[in-house]
Amino acid sequence: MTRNAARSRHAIFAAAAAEFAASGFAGASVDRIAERAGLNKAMIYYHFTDKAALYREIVCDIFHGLADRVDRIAELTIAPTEKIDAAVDTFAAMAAARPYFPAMMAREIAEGGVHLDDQMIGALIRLFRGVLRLFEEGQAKGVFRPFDPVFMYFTFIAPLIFFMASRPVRLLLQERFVAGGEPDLARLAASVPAGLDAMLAHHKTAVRLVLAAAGTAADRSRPRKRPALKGRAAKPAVRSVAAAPGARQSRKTARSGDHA
Amino acid sequence: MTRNAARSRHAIFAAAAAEFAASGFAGASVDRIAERAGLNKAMIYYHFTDKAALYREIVCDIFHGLADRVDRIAELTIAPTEKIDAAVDTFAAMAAARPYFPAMMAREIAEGGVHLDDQMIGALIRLFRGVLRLFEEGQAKGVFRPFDPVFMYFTFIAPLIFFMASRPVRLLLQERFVAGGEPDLARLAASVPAGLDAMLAHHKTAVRLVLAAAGTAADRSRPRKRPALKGRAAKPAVRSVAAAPGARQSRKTARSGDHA
DNA sequence: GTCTATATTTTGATAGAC
DNA sequence: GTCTATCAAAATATAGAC
Repeated sequence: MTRNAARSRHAIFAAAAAEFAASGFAGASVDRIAERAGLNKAMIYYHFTDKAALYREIVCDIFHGLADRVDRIAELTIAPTEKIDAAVDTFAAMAAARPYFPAMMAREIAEGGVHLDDQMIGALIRLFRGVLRLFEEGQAKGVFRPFDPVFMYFTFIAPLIFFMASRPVRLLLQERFVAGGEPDLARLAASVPAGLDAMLAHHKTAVRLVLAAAGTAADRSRPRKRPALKGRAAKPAVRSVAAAPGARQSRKTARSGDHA
Repeated sequence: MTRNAARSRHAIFAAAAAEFAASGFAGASVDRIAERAGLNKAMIYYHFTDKAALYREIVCDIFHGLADRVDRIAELTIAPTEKIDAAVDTFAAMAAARPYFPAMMAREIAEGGVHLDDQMIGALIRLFRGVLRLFEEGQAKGVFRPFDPVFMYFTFIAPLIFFMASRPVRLLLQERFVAGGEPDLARLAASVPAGLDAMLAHHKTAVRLVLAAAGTAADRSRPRKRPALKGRAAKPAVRSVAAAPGARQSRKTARSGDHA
């Protein structure tokens, strides 16, 4: 394959991912994908078998990408709690690298897996097993409570996916109600531009509290800062709420940006 | 409107909800909705303006239904933690009454709110404010930690929605891997038939741990049992994992059924 | 490899009989 | 209120020129 062909293929892949994330599988139009890619519709059928195959390739790429990263984290020689923090960051990094990922994952859940072939199921299982491994290691070492790792899987990933996927809705609400001057909703609006980093901090604290074995005093240990997604220093978006009891944080002081 | 007309309207509403949940707005076919309802396609346009109006009515009904229930909980004279437990149960009750609700909510998030008109936004805000009120009451009384209620909103609802909406996928995986005899995945499979009640117990414990102010010893208090969704006694699906440290529960002992 | 042009099916929505 | 029949637009996918 020539360099130009590879570029075309990639353009289609990127355009399709954006279109699928925005409109779902059925809602995505092959015409619009071609338009987004700046190519002709026939090129899509030259580079990919059909719409479904294109969709499957994108979903598989997401699942395997996440599973790769989680597996790498599992093999690090750091404490179980640190691995959980790293996993939170890796989901955020995935969303930064592939902005379509949260919406597509939320859709795939709702879709009931009607597009899942054997390969996709394999990738999904890889991710699932990888995350479960992180929980079970912590339990084996006695630093995590006894809980059902399957349920904890949902406790862990769902708020992340939901928050990241809901960005467009949050933007919409901000738009409507900041103008309308509804004070109660400035809070929701404020979660948009500065939201992601603050949400990651919140989620790390929350997961820590849920995981920690009694006596571990998880609520007194702050999540450690990790390298930011794109090399930029991970400035703490907010002071850890767990570390500042009684002092309600002002959301307006959060400064670091949400992902694009 | 005659009794028969009302029945037709309701049949269309129910059929559309199932179709939208399964296939999304764009994926839902008006022909298939009519087929599911056992009526002709033209009836849909007689009883409703168009496909979008039908969709909006269903989503609005969900949001207002949830907001109604949450508002009612807020006015009870019980402890903040009890209200949170009640809210968990009310989401489950909503899913039992309207099985399409979790999938549609997951889709609506991913959809970016493209179908949201003013009325739907109003309903969404009502639900949002209602849940936030529960958090803020607990914080005001000093029994909840200082956290950002907006982020906690996601911590609270996302695992519930995700777990309930993922039922078809979990069934699919069960089907494929129980036959294949993969022992690691029996665990995921096991979460299906007996999953919901056990997940609710897990989630109540998790949320309690995240909410509790330091010194409240939330991990020693078990969530109180509440009346089950359909009048049937709420037999505890599993012993509270938080109350039995060290004794890893057997998921196979859970007996109560998942919702239909 | 990339395009234009087109075949075929399905879609949302309506007209009009009863 | 409920149906049959149908329109016009949009959908996926392909054929064939270059």
